[in-house]
Amino acid sequence: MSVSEPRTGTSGHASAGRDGRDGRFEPVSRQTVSQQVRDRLVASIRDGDFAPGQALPSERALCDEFGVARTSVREAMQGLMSLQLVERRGNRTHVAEHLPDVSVDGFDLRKERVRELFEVRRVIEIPVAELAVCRATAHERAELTALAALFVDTMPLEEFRRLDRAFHWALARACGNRLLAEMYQKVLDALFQSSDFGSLLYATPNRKAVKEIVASAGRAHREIAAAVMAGDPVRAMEQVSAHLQDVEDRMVKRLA
Amino acid sequence: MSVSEPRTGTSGHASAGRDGRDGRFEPVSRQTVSQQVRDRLVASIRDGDFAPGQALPSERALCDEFGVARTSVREAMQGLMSLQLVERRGNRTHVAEHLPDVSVDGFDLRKERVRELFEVRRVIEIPVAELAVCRATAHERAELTALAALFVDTMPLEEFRRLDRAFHWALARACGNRLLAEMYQKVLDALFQSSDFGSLLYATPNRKAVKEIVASAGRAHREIAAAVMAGDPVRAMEQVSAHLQDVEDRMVKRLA
DNA sequence: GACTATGGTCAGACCAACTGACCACGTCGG
DNA sequence: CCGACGTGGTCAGTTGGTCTGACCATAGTC
Repeated sequence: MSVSEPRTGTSGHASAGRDGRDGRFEPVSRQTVSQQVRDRLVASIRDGDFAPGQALPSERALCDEFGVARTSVREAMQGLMSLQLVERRGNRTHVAEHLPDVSVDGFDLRKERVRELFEVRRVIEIPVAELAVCRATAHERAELTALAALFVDTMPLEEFRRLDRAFHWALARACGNRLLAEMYQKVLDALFQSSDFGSLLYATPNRKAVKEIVASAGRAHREIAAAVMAGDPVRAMEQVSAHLQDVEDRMVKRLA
Repeated sequence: MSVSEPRTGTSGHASAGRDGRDGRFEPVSRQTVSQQVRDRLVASIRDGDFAPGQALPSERALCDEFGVARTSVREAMQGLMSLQLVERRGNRTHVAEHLPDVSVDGFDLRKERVRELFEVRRVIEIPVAELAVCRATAHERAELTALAALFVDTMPLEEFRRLDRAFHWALARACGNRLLAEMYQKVLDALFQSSDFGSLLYATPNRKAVKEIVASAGRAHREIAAAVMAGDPVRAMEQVSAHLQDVEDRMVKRLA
């Protein structure tokens, strides 16, 4: 297999003996450039930055963006192809139409993880909303409202995902605490990169359920933005809490 | 200069043109092995894992622990010496007695950062305490109590720092949510690695103030452990909140 | 004084990554 | 229809980070 994570750990030498005897230091992590590029591309595709079927930028363009040589981009691309996330079509590389579900985890494990994820979201996002109500600049409030207004019940899934992330990130930025926003983005990354969340949308079989999700989330976002605009922290917290509960319920139901 | 962060970013080639035109992808990060080792050692020293004046493990021992060659450890060590964090004494390498204050930030910036840091701690740590009260296993409760009991008003600063971290980490682990604990540890890392926190203890001029900090924090930890043991979430949250406020006040006062 | 462990230094090898070029093949406009 | 252009595919050569294994000088120990 050319995909089996060639030399990530010790490159065959230090593994001979035992690692550090007592547990003072862990061995340093080693990630090749191509592995980094591959991971970032995987994340981008799972995030929906590139829709299924969409053409990726050319390898040379990606070299510019990542600041790496083409050999590295190509190695990463090989990885994506073996994961069946992308495919060559004629002269271009396209995102696969049907993103394979990479989650091989057990059921309970995944359900448990979703539960944990949303617990963390509640812990962080509700205070974030409260702070945002109190501290957001006029410009940030306007941005949130504008973003919320962009949600349309009939919008394509593609655009919904982009907007969804943009909205939550804008909320995080508006809380006036860079560190907190950073922390929060880490949580969101974990969510958006999870295949479960992606499949909640892309793999949901009937279109009606997807439309329902889009409509419900759009409504919730508008409510949150309104609360921020109105300067009502309690209402904002309630709306966020309800929104999170709604999304979590849908995800758990899908996994059940 | 051998210390000027040689080739971290683009290695001199891609920087010729502009980076990725639109902001789709950031250039990948590049960290050499020696840089990783250096950063980990710096963190360890700032964390107080090695006290000022204490001898470091031998270079060969560090090779084992980090799983790297001695050349890499030596490069890292050169960095530490230029930072004046360590010094050679005879045949051994010792942590410098007087850790230099690397913070070159402005005053307001640092104060603002402390404020943000503790805001995040409050957001995360209070719910963590609540969850820990509700979910901790008997073993975890016992561990917390045992840890808290180890705090003695007259304990050496060195040991206090270790115990302090151990206690808060144990609390995080007891909350029954791996993701949340992970998140929380990130915040703690940011705190313990900040030179301001280190200097709060090591640089505090008179011994009386340090003793007061140790005593106060020890008391707070015992109170928190008692609340967890008693299964009283409200009291636990109050105690944590008070403890955080106390530490933040001391840090801000020092910076003022 | 011999032994041992440590820091200091070096030469050789390996490999990831970059560079720059070339080719074959689609696509698109003239 | 044909040629220019952009794409993916491939390659040889170079650079730089890292590992290996050896050697030396010196400080501490028995």
